[in-house]
Amino acid sequence: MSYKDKKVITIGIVSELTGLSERQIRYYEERKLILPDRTKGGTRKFSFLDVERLIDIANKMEDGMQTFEIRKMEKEEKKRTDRKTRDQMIRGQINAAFNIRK
Amino acid sequence: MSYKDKKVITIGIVSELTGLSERQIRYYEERKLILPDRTKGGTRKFSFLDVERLIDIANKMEDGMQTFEIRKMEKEEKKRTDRKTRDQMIRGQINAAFNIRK
DNA sequence: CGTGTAAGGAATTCTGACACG
DNA sequence: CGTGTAAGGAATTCTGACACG
Repeated sequence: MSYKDKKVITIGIVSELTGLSERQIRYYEERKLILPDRTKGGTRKFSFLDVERLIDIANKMEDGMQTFEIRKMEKEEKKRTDRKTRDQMIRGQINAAFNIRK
Repeated sequence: MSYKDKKVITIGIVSELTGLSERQIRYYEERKLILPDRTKGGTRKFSFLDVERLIDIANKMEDGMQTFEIRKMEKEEKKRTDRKTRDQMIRGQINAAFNIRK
């Protein structure tokens, strides 16, 4: 949707933006912590959101967390976010039905 | 500042995003219509703003405009924008001085 | 488990030039 | 003027493996 989610950044740039080595970035992909796109030739393409995630991952790794724990944590965060979004949509429906302004 | 201005996209991706050939993009740079950054190795890096500019340029070229005309037009637009920004800042100062809410 | 590294190859990008118009 | 293309080389990225721990 927005620029933040467009997968357009190659790994070298991502490495610079995050301070992580290319090796680390590829490993985190292997562990399913990030899911870059690929060009036809096979070159990885990342989004700014991926870059943010990687910085977050880097912090968690520094705190001694392991990749599988980080993966779990991210999934739970997503659940929470989805739940919130759903609630807000329902509230929106209700407000619309009663023609209420917030 | 924002993601829109970060120079992180290589020419192949820009080509896909804009529909322009790499040749065209390099030529527009030569004519100073865009100013990508470079990696240490010399590879060009573009921003999303550059991509937007290129799409705009492509439209103007289709309309038969020449590169030097486009360059001029962009400069004038920038002037107009800067003038507007300046006016708004001055208004901001005045409002602050008189403690006025808009 | 997480990361560095050397290895060999493939994809990507670069420049300068010639061509056409 | 604007753009395509073939040419040769350089920078970038890729994978699978070995190493250490």
